[in-house]
Amino acid sequence: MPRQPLPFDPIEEAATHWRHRWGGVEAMRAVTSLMRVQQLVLARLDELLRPHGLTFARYEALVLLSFSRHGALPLGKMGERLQVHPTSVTSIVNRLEASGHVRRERHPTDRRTTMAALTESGRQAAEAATRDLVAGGFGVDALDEEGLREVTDLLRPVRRAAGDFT
Amino acid sequence: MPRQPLPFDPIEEAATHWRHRWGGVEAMRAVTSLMRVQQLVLARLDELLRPHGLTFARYEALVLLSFSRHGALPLGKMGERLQVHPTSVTSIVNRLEASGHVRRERHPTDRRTTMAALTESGRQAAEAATRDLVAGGFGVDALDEEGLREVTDLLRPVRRAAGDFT
DNA sequence: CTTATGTCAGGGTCACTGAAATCG
DNA sequence: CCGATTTCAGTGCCCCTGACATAA
Repeated sequence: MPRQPLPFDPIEEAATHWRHRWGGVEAMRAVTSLMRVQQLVLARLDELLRPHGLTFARYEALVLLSFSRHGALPLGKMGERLQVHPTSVTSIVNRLEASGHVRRERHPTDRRTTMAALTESGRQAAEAATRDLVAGGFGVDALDEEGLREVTDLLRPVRRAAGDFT
Repeated sequence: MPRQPLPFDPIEEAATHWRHRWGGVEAMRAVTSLMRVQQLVLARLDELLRPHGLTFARYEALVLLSFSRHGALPLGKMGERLQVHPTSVTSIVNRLEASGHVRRERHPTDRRTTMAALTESGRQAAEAATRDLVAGGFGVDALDEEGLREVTDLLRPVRRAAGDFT
């Protein structure tokens, strides 16, 4: 299943063809790299999370809740912070609830809104999963601390330009 | 749907919580950034490709074929170069064939293997789609040429470590 | 009344597993 | 017989649209 390494970098190979015909080579190289690395990292994260019965999306939800003041948030707030579609929040909370990691509770004042509340099981799952992710270097142990910081800093303008934050 | 920008960077916000409890903050920031930017860029690419009836995966397949010597490749070779699962290649070629952008042909000597051959329609679609992608800056026009190069170079070790190439 | 919140139904893409058929 | 190549059936995940009920 782990495919045999190619004797050349396929993105550089594509770039030489590309240059002859089209513009924007640097953007094409960067975007193709981004897509491929995201795929590799996500596969590794899912592998590390599988023993915990979590996907990365569900793990992110657990961590968000564990960071919140009372371990509970309205579903809408979660979608806003996790940048996922409202219907995806419903689905994610459904699965977490089925695993017993989260409980749906009523909002104290606004009866429209549902709160997702972390259970003890959910808190433990977040802790255990995080230990494994950190131990596994988040799938990016090919980079050192300096490289990781550069990646974060380089990509920040893209998030800002897309309107994620001001 | 374009959500209101947050008054703070949500990843930095998460990092401060994270630091108090767990290690590997830099990896967590980098990976979260990577995931979010990939999501943003892919959404933009799909938007640019939608008028052409293409997804990014199908577009990549068309470009690969247009770079090949005879505009045709065995499906297995395509999966190897595009780094996608064999069954996904079948699916992608199915859709491209339904759109008339690709034709299935027999391999001249090995009767097990199927070739995907670019049609004239497919060649035109690749050209037109590429024009739009380049004009749209591939969704990363927030970065200059130097920044794009740095992204590509920074991420290369991750691809190599995962065994993409030697 | 208008707006906000969450849910459900349904469709689309893609990844993967497991099995099968074909052929070298 | 073994291995390579492709395909199919089925599952899971996540995204999105549209519609709806409920309540501010």
